[in-house]
Amino acid sequence: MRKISESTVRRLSLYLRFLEQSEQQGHTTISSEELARRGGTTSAQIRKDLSFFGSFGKRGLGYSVPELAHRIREILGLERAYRVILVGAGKIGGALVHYEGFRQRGFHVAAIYDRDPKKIGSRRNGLVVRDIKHIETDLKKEPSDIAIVVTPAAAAQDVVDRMVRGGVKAILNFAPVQLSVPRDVAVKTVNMALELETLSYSLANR
Amino acid sequence: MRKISESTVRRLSLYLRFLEQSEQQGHTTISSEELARRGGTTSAQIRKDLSFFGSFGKRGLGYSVPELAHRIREILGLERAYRVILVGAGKIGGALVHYEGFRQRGFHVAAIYDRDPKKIGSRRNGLVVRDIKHIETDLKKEPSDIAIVVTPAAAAQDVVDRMVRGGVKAILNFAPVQLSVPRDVAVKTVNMALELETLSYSLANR
DNA sequence: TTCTGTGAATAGGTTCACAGCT
DNA sequence: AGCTGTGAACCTATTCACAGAA
Repeated sequence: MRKISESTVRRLSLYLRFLEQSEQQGHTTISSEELARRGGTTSAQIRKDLSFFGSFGKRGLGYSVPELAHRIREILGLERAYRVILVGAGKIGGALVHYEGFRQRGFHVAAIYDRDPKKIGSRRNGLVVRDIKHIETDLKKEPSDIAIVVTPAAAAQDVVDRMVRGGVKAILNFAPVQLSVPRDVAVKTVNMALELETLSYSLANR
Repeated sequence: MRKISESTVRRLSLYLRFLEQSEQQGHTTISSEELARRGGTTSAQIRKDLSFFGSFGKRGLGYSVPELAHRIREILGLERAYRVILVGAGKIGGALVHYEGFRQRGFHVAAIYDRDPKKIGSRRNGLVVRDIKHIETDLKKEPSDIAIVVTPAAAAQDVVDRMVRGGVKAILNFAPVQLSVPRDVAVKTVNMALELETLSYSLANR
């Protein structure tokens, strides 16, 4: 398949959200124009994004809401559920175990790890926190494609190495470090302080 | 000033992190090549990014680490501290009040709000959770440029309207909704489920 | 007639390559 | 000699505009 840009993929996720809303509101059909209005983009952008994957609409009519939602779920790989492991049982890790947004989308946190003996054995949302030294062997028994890293920066790379050895293929990283992984592992880093800095930039330069 | 792209601003934040690391390691000077190596980018990219704001290096020598760090902090508006308010005292809100990454960068969470009577009056990191109905009047007394929204999707727009009336000029939004704000207010939305979806896309399309 | 799908045009961002300072 | 600063070349993404299907 032709290389698709990250921005296109992100927009598809957004379109899917709006389609699901439209579906709940009982709409069966939607035009690229209407979808664009909700998503703060343009109709041409939407049609172009979709065109990379096929032609899902009917000329003169628009798109079938449930069908387009289905096709986008297919494209994004959301027709299946994912077993996700989470490393870091601190404040943010503990919060993410409960995060509804993940589960609604089929991402199920199935295990949580930490290095701190005081946390190991305690519970988070019904899950017992396990020692990170078990990550690799646990993964061999119960594989998981996706992992979320919520450790301090200094611990992240070690944890990631263990995961990679265990066969994890995608990592959502909240630790403020540049992780190094084999080329076939996808990493998405979310740096919350950096997001605030872009805001501070916009305050300082107006 | 000429329009600077978001990607340039984000990279500046990254450069700043690497510069601070270099500084701690005792380096006084650094070349764009070396900085590029750490940041996973190219030296040309770095020189181009910096060139939008001035010329901070010495030909044949490189950049003075502390000086360049200072200039980038200036550009990003990080030479001052920010008073930040946080709305949503749920799991994630509660976690973010403690988040060291914010404070290290000069973002101080100074107040936390919620709508839930069971949470109002309780404490998070020493701060008493206040009723969101006070946001506007509180802001009139103690202004704040930046707010973080960690409410459920349905509550976010109302909260944002209050903030905007209170004079907030930049919003970091964790609620999975498209917020509408006046043009002079900057919004940065972080959608964690969407980040996972880009990973699921990369798993599904390999 | 309406609205999609898509080449062509435009805009924007990145990389190249080299002149010029130290 | 070494490394920056930057115009020019290149590449990628978005927007335009219209032919064609319903």
